[in-house]
Amino acid sequence: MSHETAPLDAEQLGAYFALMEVSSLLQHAVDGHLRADGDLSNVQFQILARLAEAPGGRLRMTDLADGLVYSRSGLTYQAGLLEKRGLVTRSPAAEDERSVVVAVTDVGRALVAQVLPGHIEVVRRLLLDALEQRDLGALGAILGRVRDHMRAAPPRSAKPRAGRGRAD
Amino acid sequence: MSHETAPLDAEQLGAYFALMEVSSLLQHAVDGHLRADGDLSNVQFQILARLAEAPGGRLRMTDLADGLVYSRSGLTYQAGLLEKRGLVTRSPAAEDERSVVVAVTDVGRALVAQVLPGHIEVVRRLLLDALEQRDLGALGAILGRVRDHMRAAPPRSAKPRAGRGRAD
DNA sequence: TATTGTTATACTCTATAACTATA
DNA sequence: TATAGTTATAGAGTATAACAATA
Repeated sequence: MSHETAPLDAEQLGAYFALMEVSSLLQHAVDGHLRADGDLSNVQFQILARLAEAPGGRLRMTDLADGLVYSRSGLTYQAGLLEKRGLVTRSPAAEDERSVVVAVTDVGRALVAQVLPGHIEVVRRLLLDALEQRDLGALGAILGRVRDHMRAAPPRSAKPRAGRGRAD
Repeated sequence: MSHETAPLDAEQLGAYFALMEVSSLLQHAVDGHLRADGDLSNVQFQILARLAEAPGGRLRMTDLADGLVYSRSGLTYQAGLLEKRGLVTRSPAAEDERSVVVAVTDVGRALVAQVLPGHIEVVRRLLLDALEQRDLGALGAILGRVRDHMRAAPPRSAKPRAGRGRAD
């Protein structure tokens, strides 16, 4: 059909491969340190970090799930683990009895604070130290545009929830 | 202690977060298409793609594992899955009886060819379409430098294999 | 009826350690 | 002894579908 999908040229391939390799290595390193410093998976850290940043340290499950890519059941699972460790609490929302509000505890905040320096150090050592000031600005600007583009263009199967159009 | 790890400034955070979000979204989209188009995980696709590019379509397990980040057992597992599907073969190496040579089959090559257009389309739609020509070059150049930096700086626990220096 | 969240389940992936065989 | 690879095992994480409760 009209889609030729011509092969990518060298420059395109280079940017794509470099992006994936860099992010993969960085992710891997960060994962290792989160696990070592705080026995946290990346997702768990992200949940805690988002809560710590949120006003009042609290968010509804749905808002949390929207921020991450996560499935709802996956989030329930992770929230359960965090709750067991006393890092978050879950309670029904006042305004809407269906909703559950997740809140970071002081212990959770402390763990984030404990883990953050190592996290930052890894990012600095692996990523930031390789960037001159000019590169840093350029990288952020370019990737920011890409991110906006991606967010605007749902990847063709964005919300399986309420799937009212299955061409089956 | 002596590690100050001052917080990252806005520009640094921006670049870091943008990098991780962009790569995560891209990875997710690519994964979905590989699964849908060829029932392949990302790792499996990478294995096949590397083999398809290698001279003779063959590589030793070790060389394959070095390219990916993978543990050896993980690679054995994935290679086993690919072998079951007839996408690769495994046979002892002629020169070194300890080694195993993995080779793509014609079926494997066909599958790569079948999957590649969709893969490219995703990358194009999500990443490349957001980049002007100038940005593309800049992104590739910057990330290339970062990659070189990362490769040069082993992440502090690079090769658990033959660990002859454990400061334990 | 639509939305929010949980549960049950099943599966994929990954890593570790023990093991075999060859150099 | 060191290297190449496999196996057994065990655990973490994820998604799907069925479910209960509220709006």
